[in-house]
Amino acid sequence: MSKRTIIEIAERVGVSPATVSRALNNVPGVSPDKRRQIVAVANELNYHPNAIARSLQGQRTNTVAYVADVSNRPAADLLFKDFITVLAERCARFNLDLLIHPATNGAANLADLARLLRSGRADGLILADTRQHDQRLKLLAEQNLSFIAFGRSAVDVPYAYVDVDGELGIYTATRHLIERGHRRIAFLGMPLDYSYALHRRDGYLRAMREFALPVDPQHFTVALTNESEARLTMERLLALPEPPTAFVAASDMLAIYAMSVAMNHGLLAGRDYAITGFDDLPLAAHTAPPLTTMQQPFDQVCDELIAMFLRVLGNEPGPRQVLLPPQLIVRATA
Amino acid sequence: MSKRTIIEIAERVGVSPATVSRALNNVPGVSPDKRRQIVAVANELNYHPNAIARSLQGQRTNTVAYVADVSNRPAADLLFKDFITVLAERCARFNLDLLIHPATNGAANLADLARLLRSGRADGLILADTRQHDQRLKLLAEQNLSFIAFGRSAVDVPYAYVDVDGELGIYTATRHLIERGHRRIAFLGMPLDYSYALHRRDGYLRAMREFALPVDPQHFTVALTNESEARLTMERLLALPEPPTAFVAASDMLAIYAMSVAMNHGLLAGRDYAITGFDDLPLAAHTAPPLTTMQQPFDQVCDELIAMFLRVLGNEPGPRQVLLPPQLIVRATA
DNA sequence: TTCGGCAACGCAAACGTTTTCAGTAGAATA
DNA sequence: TATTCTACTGAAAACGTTTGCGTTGCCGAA
Repeated sequence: MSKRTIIEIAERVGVSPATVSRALNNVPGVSPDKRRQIVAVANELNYHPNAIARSLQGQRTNTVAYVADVSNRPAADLLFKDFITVLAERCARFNLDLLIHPATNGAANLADLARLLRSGRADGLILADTRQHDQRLKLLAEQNLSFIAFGRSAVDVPYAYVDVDGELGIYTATRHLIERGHRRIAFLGMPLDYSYALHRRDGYLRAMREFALPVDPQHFTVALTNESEARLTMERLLALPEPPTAFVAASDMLAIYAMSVAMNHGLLAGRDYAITGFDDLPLAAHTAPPLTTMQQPFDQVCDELIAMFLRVLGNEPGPRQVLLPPQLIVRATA
Repeated sequence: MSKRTIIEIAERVGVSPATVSRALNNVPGVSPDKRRQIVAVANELNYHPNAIARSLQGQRTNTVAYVADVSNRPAADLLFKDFITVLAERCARFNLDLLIHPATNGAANLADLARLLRSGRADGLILADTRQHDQRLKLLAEQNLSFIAFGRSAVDVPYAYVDVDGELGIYTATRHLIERGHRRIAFLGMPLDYSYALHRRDGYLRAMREFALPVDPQHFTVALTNESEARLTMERLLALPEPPTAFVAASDMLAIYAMSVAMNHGLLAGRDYAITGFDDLPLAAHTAPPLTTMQQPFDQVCDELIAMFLRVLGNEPGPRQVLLPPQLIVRATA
């Protein structure tokens, strides 16, 4: 159980640690046969370079910290698993380690983030679940720390981001309903402090305006945080003298809540009314009936996140804002 | 943009780096007023200790790597998000960083794990998604590396684990159905190379045996990997001359597939047949009708995982095998 | 006055790498 | 033969901490 350091290899082969380092890192300037010897001994000893020591010397940790909001938020992200594993897999491809850092938007946490970076444990951050007035973005930008955001924000500092175009997505969904002949279309929205909630709302408004459809205030809800509120709102909508014939839900979860309430009223989606979701949860294809929704392009998102992260870190040229379009998946509910 | 090292503080205050270190770490042997001065300067400089340097010197990284299987597996773990965020939050409580490491069960990956630990980037591993014959467990145990498993396995080496008692869970669910008067009860199982799949199957068998109910081979399926196969199997079960009156699904997702197929046949869960799930996905409460299921005690699991991880790392006494009972959540389907 | 003890502090090694610089040997050139 | 060049190699510094050990100065006791 010895330490398996570069020094041990050096002693065994009879060269200096410097030469071993060069040999193992494919740095030119070491004779072929010495290199072969060194590699052989390294394999024999099952040697792996100490990443910590390497980081300390090289000022690079090859680690990215993903900061996810663990506070209560709209139950939109069951897809987190898919997302985080895809992201981890992409990181591995670039020899990056992925650190998961829980975060709330609280003040204590702001210091936490700075500490995380200052401590040198990660080269930079990927900040998810951005809000409209996200203090974290501001703080990080002001302190000139390396980070990118997954999602946009309204703060007045420049920062790099990747985002899914929720405005376009909900616009597309709404338009899909309009083209199917619906006129009384309700919007089931989310609290607007989350940026994506705001954009999704805007997509609904744009589609309605474009087709000169009035936005009935009674059909327009934007604060469904949890299940009970969603159910209450849906009950209210269905009790209207002229209830909507279609619903644009800002997330699959909201759509599922709504369908559940409608089912209690004997209403079946796709037959008695239309509804669309957003996210394309793994479950969306298996609701009864299967849900028409906007699919988030998570593979692309992860690719872009990593690519942009590396650009920002290396101060390389290239886009600093990337917006990816979601895709309409037509199933049975609309 | 200077480096904010302990040395800079030392120079500013006019002491040696050693004293600064002691002062900041609350090590005795530094006079109260010097300590005060040092802390003041540290705050003023917004100093945070370099975790890398600290790790290198202390041989402790305070990092735990969570190894999750990213290969295709039964779509059981939408709950991953909840799980991983809870785990991250628990880690933070103990000042541990959480590293997510993607893994398949392939041979290339075995070396990968060893490298991860040898590289000193993490103090130890938490291995999830264990299989019956998990080569990773064997390799890690043989090489005497620090790790614990989330889930059990059949390998013949000792290792520490935390697991949810799936046998007890499915036993409880099956018994629940039996007590409601069902006799022809089908089991919708999963591929048996995953350990938890095996245990869940055993729970079904125990309950049936205990009540002297014959296990009809036609009612007993244990290889539903994906949606299409699940649907096919369900079609077959429903087409039997004497179809089951109740179904024990080994996961919520399987139950949802089954309910979807039954719905196509005009059959409503809770009215025309009974069904139970396992996991208690966030969605289980919102299926139509809401799903009776076994709830995984994830908060406890995370607590136990972290506690055990620290025990193993510190070679401290305490249990090395922890089995947590899931809880029956009775809703509308059974 | 001398000595022991204790608190406060600094020196320097150590953790395992990478990298700069200088040096050596041998070959090639003049 | 003397000189320059090239290819290879080693010594040592550096990355930012922590910590064992030695030193200093002070106080109280003998």
